Amino acid sequence: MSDEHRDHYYLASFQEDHHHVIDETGAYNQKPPSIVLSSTYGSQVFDDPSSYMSFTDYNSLANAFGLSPSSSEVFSIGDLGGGGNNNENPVTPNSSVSFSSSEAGGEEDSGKTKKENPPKVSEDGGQCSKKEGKTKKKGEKRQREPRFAFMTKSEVDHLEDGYRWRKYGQKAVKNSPYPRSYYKCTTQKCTVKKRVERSFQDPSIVITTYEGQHNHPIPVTLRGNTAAMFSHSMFTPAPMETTRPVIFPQDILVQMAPHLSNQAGANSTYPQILNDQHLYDHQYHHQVPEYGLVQDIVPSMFFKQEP
DNA sequence: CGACTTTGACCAGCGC
DNA sequence: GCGCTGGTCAAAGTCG
Repeated sequence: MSDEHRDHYYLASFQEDHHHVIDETGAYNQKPPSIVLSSTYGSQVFDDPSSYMSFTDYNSLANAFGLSPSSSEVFSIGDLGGGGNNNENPVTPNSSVSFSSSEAGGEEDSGKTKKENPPKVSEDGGQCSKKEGKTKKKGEKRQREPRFAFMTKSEVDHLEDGYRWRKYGQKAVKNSPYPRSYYKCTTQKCTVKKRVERSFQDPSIVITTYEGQHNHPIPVTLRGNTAAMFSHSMFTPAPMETTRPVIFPQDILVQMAPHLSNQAGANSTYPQILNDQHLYDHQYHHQVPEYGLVQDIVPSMFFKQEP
């Protein structure tokens, strides 16, 4: 936790004041969502991420949302979860979706966060009998993967994102009545993890933190046509005039940290479909009946539909 | 029976 | 050094 709080987060929130993306006729409202950018570094909150983020990072973030870094659509907020902000464009606690990211752990840890402790225990040393292999190798400092946190308004804790996850732990969260769940991607050799917890400030908000990057495509066995839909949305980006783009965590990972995504050929199978596209808002609260299945599976993520 | 969840225990890192 | 906390493991339980 202490590590995490020292991490350097990018945060973007989708404002909720432009919900009606799809009208009764199924046509899209072309108005893109406003995007709120802010970031935290350690306990500090930077209302203007560009003030400390590298140009590249900030551009990546802005570009991920089809914005220029100087766009008037970029606002700043003071805190995750709709905390205080003094901006003229206040972020309500109802912000639909947000995400934040942290840099890769190695870089983070060594430079900015904690003192670099040398390995403590020799790996063959202790009584590792039972718990050996539990935490990688003893004495081997845990390396932190790049992480991205989504804040999603949903009554479902574990949001379907197309991948298969296995829950491997759950812990009570300090100062929160809601537990945090830990998931791993079940695909072999994929080390991506995610944590899911509810905001104690707004219990309707689910905070999903992804760590690492998938090195494989989305499994095809996902509940009926959903897989097809996911793969369609992932692999066949259409012109933005006719199709709403879809955003998934992995897309954002690619977009947000392209400099991090060239490890181990990660994401080589994914086109970077968000370039020069706008993100459009998505529906919450199941307002569009024809999206029932999708919303059932992806309650508050982005999805698209052919017009 | 395999896949998945639950849950208590363990470990590492950090602050005091 | 000690205690707290987050993160992880793995056995047991559950489900389809």
